[in-house]
This record gives sequence, C-alpha cells and structure tokens, in this order.
Amino acid sequence: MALTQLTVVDTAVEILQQFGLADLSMRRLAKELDVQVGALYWHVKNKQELLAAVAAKLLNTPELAVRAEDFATPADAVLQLARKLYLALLPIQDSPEVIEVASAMQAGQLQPVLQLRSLLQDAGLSEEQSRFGQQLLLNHVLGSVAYRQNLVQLDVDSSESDGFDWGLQRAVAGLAG
Amino acid sequence: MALTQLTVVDTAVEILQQFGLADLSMRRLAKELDVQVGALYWHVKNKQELLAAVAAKLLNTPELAVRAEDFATPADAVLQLARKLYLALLPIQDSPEVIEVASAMQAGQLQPVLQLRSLLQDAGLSEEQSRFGQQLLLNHVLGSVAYRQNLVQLDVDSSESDGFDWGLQRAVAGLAG
DNA sequence: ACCTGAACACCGTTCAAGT
DNA sequence: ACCTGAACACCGTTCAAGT
Repeated sequence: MALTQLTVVDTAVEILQQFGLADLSMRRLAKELDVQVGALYWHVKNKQELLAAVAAKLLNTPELAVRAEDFATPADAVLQLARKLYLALLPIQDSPEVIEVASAMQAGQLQPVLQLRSLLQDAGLSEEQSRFGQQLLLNHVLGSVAYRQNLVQLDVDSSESDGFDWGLQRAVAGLAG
Repeated sequence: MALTQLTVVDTAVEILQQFGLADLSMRRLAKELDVQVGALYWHVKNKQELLAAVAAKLLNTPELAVRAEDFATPADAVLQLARKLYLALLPIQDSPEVIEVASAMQAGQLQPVLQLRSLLQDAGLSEEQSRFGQQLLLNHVLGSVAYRQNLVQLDVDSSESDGFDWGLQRAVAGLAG
C-alpha cells in the first residue's frame, strides 16, 4: 500500500472505527502504515486537517442521503435523515468530536448537513432560518450520540432511551410549525 | 495557599478560564500550585474527575438560576435560563467539552440542568419527557457554544449570528406545543 | 519528491521513598 | 497524611539529512 493522502485518511478512519479517537494518534497511524511519523506530514498538513478529512469520509456516503420524493413532506425527510445520521455515528467512538472539528473548518463540505439544510428550505424556511434549523438538528444528533457514548464508556446501564427521537420530533415540529 | 481539593479545583478553573482546556494539564496545574505532579493525585482521583468538579464549579452558581415567579409562563423561564447558560459558557474556552464530561459522569449534579428539567415539568411535560427535553436544550446550548468558539479559534469572521436564540425559541415552541 | 532519524517540548499516571 | 523524585509509556510537530 503506497503512502498517499488517501491511504493515510483511510487508515485513520479504520483506527477511529475500531479503537476510537484516543488511539488515533499520528504515531499509531504511522506504525499501522509502516512509516516514520514525519512521513505523514508530507501527505497531511496536521492532525486537525486529517480529522476533517476523516469526518468527510465518514459522512459523504450515499447511505447518508435521503430521496426527498420518498416522503410525504419535507419534514418527514428531515426526520429520516437525522435518524440515519444518528444511527451511523452511534457505533463510531467519539464521532461527534470529529464531526464538530470538520463542520467548523469546512462548513459546507459535509453532504448530509447540506441536505438537512436544503430540506428545511423545502419545508418553507428562509435561507438563514434553514441554516439555523440545521444547527439545531445537528446539535441534537451530535449531542445525543455523545451522551450515549459517554454512558457506555463509563459503563452506566444505558438500556434506557436517550430520548433522541422524541426530542428530534419536537424540534422538527417547532421548526416546521 | 495550602494544597487541598478546593485549591486544586479552583486553580484548574482559573487556568481553564484564562487559557482554555489545552493548557489545563496536570503538569501545568502542578506548576501553578508549586508542587510536583504526583502531589495532585492525593487530592483528585484523575483528570476526568477534576474536570467534572470544574464543571460543577462553573455551573453551580446562583447567577445561573432563574426565579420561576418572574416569568409569565414556565416556557419563558426555560428560554431565559438557556440564554443565561449560553452567555455564561461562551467566554470560557472549551466549556462544552468540560460540561459534557460532567453531565455524563454525574448526571444529576449540575443545578442549571436540573432546573431546566423541572421547569419543563412545570410546563406540563411528563418526567420522562422533561428529561428528553432537557437533553434537547442542553445539546443546543453546548453545540452552539462549541460552534461559535470553533469559529473564533479558526479566526473566521464570526460577526454573523449562530442562530442560537432562533433555534432555542423553535425548540421550546416544539416542546411546549 | 518523498522518507528517515532524531530531536523538541510536551502529556497522564504510578509509586517507592522521604517527612 | 501528604509530598518529592523519578520513572513509564505516551503525545504533535519540525527538520536536517538521505535517496
């Protein structure tokens, strides 16, 4: 496997999925790729940029899109997209932290987030309002994932619901209402 | 200044407020207190517990409470409390991360979060629903603070609104509706 | 152009030994 | 009981030097 931007990012994604962010260090990454740490810095500028690329790779997948035509109303599509995001991020340790870095650095590069916004516009919100609404929903998705992952990590009994879906429905109702 | 749990936590709060989480290391904390690093571990179990204590100190202050009698409806009190939280956390670098650790470890120890929940109950939500609603609102407060702080850190022009208040109003409307 | 080797300036945590 | 000194096993980033 030749060392390129692509292989570096892909290996980073694998480490994140299997072991979480704490194990995703530049040194661990170098070891996995059988190179010295310094070599990585020829292919990525720094760790922050690497994480942003990891987030993009995680989110920019067709599975995390929704076909608006399949739903009776834009609000229903929004609900379904948010649920997809939540379920996709839940099994990836520390995914909220990674996504947050990325959504700050490259606000308009994450496709599911963009679709969330455009669906809100379809639902009748102004351009600015749909930006704000997207924030509210993304905050809820990431916050709920983080909350649940924290419970697992502190091995609290987490059989009880986190109320993600209930909160989501109320939020969407508030936005659409 | 004698080395006690209290002085350790207080100094940690100061470092966090002045320099952010990146500078709040056990070693830096020890230097500030003129002791060796190991000494800290006599007074706090580990860094995670220290951060939880820091979060409690930040949030458990009378300024972050609201007198329900001052508002026409419980929903208005909820709005005001959430705004207070947002404004208090905004100037403290990386506060959302710190609060998240704490709210996972000791779910029921952070007073403003508890009041948020009880106000939602006053607004007519069931006990479970007010737990969920509290999550939605806390997610939005912390997410909005994190988003805004990230912009500043990457020095993007952050004069534009983050839509916190707009999203908050919609969320509360959805919860109360 | 791409990588190694080595350094710089850090981390959190533990623990024998001192007082 | 409380603290020092020192170690263990790590970090991210940089950069001369090699190929």
